[in-house]
Parts: sequence; structure tokens; C-alpha cells
Amino acid sequence: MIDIRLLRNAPEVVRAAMDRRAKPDLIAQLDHALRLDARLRDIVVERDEVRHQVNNISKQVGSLREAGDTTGAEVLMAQSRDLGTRAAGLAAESVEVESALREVMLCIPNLPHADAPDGTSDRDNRVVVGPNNLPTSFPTHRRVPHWETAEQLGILDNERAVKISGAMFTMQRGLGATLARALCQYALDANVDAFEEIRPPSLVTTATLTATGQLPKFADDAYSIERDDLWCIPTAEVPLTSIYAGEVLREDELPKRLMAYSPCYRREAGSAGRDTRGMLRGHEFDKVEIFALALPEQAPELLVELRDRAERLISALGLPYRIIEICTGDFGQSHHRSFDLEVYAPGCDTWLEVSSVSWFSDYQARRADIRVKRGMQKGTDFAHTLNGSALAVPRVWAAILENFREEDGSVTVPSVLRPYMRGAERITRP
RNA sequence: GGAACGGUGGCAGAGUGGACAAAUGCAUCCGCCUUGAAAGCGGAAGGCCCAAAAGGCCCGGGGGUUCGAAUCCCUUCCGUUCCGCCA
Repeated sequence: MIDIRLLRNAPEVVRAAMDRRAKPDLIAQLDHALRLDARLRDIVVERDEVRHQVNNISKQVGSLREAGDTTGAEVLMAQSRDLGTRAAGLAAESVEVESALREVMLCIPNLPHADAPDGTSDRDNRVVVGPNNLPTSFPTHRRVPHWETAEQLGILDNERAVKISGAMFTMQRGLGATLARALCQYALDANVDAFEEIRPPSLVTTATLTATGQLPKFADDAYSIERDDLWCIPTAEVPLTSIYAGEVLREDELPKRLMAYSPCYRREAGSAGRDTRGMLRGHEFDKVEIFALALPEQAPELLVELRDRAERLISALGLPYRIIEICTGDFGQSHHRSFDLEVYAPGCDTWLEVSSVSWFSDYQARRADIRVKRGMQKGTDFAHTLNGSALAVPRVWAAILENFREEDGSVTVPSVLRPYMRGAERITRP
């Protein structure tokens, strides 16, 4: 959520920020929020005034009774009853306006960072690092899509995954399954120097999914378990962000660095029929997420740290990659500044997004109500949240199969993964 | 799923219709004392709305009773214990 006070006191600043996102209907939403806010404050002021009168009268009733003046007390009680009715009416009205305002505010996206590049679509995203590790050319045996290689090696069985669960589910077998798990272990071990490992729940409440920004606007993208009013997480970012929801932390507790392996569930509404082969897009996949909860002034450095860590993992695997800075027109709702890490897959001849590292300023913390108490300072500040995929398994898995395919059709296992694959150096035909 | 008991400030915990934003203890901060620290003594200090003052709100959430609710009633969520079931 953006700060309603900022919108109220400097609407032109917020309007300019929303302009940068290149979504014309946002301005109308801002005006709508502004109107509701003005109305709400009028009602609240009046409600408080009436309540004040009720409180005063009640005190007088008490003392009159003590003094034995029952008639005087009766008169005041009648007055107070009327005022009470009026206060109740105003209170009901304020609740209504407040929830309408909240609904609008929950849909207004975050303000972009000043340094985020302007743009209207993903075409305006900028390559900021790389390409690195990119050979000048690929031999023909590396121009094979991973699903073909995987089938030859017997390590991917999507046909049966579909039988079991329906379209867009994948299933790895043998060393393919081992490779998927190895990638997670590798990503966790590489960050354990600074990050606490969490194994979060994969099913979360509506409030939790609202905190990170998926709800209320993007409900169609998530799986819901209606009977129990729970949602399947689309990323570990969701439970990690809410770990400290509703809490007030001391400033010396920050930054907090957390990481988690989790399965991720996405309905991929609107993507039916796209990337149906192989491992590029599925309803369920594994990912290791790294997350930081920080003081505002710590956030810029942490953004670089998270990005560097994601980069190092990919780089150490020996995969060709580049880093893209996302432009304002391609931002997700909660983004303040954001980078994608892409890996080149020669078999598909495309760059695959394998990681996304983002800074959300206080947008998510405001929704989750994560605050910081600084010293003896009066009041509290909202924390900042940042996160990034350390490693998203399926596309890295695919990129490994395409980049390290040998002439005989086997795949060389990157050396950093071998300890996690019982020493296996290659994946060969059965 | 059934039963019982609970949910109050950073934590622990008192308060069962009015003077309660709420005792007390621990933790925190400032001062005194001390070479320094501890102990001791004195003092400060909850969150939220509003630009702020005034004012209002906040004792898990919601609703009700009442002139007035932390306190009574209903409901819901969460926790603990016991029973049942279960990886």
C-alpha cells in the first residue's frame, strides 16, 4: 500500500509516479481514493466530537448519581442516548467508507524508484549486465530443446504427470529428479553464510496473500482452497514476507536475511497453450527464495547483495546469462525497483527468466504491518522488504540440459552440483 | 472432531460496570552513586487517527446490553491441556 498521507499532501507527486507506470486508469483510482479519504475524515471528526460529548455526559451521570440527584441524571441519560445513536450511525458510515477506501488503496501499485528506467512495456527493459559466459557459437548438438534430450535420457515424464494431474504439470525421474533437488540444496548452501533457512507453510491465509500484493487484484493467478479459506503460495516470498507481520521490531534486529525452499503454485491463467513442452512453464515448481527485511537506508545495498547472490549462483553453474533492469511500464504491482536474471537456452534459442530480484520499499510492509521502533523515537516506521529468487529450478534445469549437452546426447553435470548428485558427473542414456 | 480453560502494554501478569491507557515485576532509556560496571536510589517511557493542539480510538476480531464496558451477554478466530483421529 502506498502512504495515504503522501497522496493527500502531495497528490501531484503520486500522480507523476503513476504516470511513469504507463497505466492510464491509475490516475482515476487516485482521485477516487482522494475523495473517499476526504469524506472519511469528515465523518471521523464528527463521530469523535459526538463521542466526546457522550463521554463527558457519562461522567456527569456518575457524579450526579453519587450526589443522589436521580432526576438530573435521568435528563442527561436521555441526552446521551440520543447522542449515542447518532455516534453509532456515523461510526457505521465511517466503517463503510473506510473499507471502500481500503479496497481502492489495495489496488494502487507502488511508487517506482527514481532510478528505475521509464518505459511502457518489456521492450523498454534494459540489459545492465552481460551477456556473460556466452560462447560465440553453439555446436548443433547443443541446439536441441531440453524436452528432447530429457526424453532420450528418460529423466522427464510429462505425459504421466499430465495423466496424474492434468496439463502443465511436470515430473522428473531418476537423475532428472535428483538434479532438481540438487539445485535447491546448492542454492540453500550457497547462502547459508548470511541467511537463515526457513521451511515455511505452502498454504497461507487470505491476509498473507494480500500482504505481498497478489490479492485482491490477482486472485485468478493463485490456487485457492476455498473450503478452508487458504491459498497455495505462488512463491516463498509470500510466507517469508508475513513472518513478522503485525510485529514491531527493534532497529538493531534489522536487517533480517531469510531464505526458503518451497514448492510454488501458479494457475498460469491466460498462459494456456504457451510453453507446454518441457519445463519452461508449469503449475507447480520448486524454488529457493532469498528475502530481506530492512531499514529503509539498508535497502539499496541489500538489493545489490541479493542480485549479486543470484548472479553468482548462475555464474558458478557456468550458464550464459544477462541481467535486465525492469522498466516502470513492466513493473509488478509491488515493485519499487526490480531486476531479472535471464539464462540463455541454446536449444530453445531464447533467454529464460530464472530469477527476479526486487525491492518493494515499504509497500508490502505497510500491507503486512511490519514496523520498526527506532531508539526512543516516538512512533514507528515501516520496514522495507526485498526478495529475489536465488534459484528457480525448472528453467535452470532446462538450461543445464541445453548448454551442457554432449555430442553423444548425454549431459554433463556442472561441477558445483556433483556433491548433491551423489557424485554423478554426467547424465547418460539408460 | 469433542471437552475444559485462556487471549490485557516488548515480556510476565493484576484488574470482573464509572475516577482504568490500565497495578506490579522484568526488560528499555535518562540521572545520581562508582575509577568503571553491577547493585541501590530517583525519574522517563505504549500504539494508532489528525499538520498539530483539542479530541477520538485501541485490553484477539465482530456484534449486543448500558448514560457508561478490559469488566456482562452472543459470536468468531487463535492458544493451552485432555480425549478421539492421523503422517
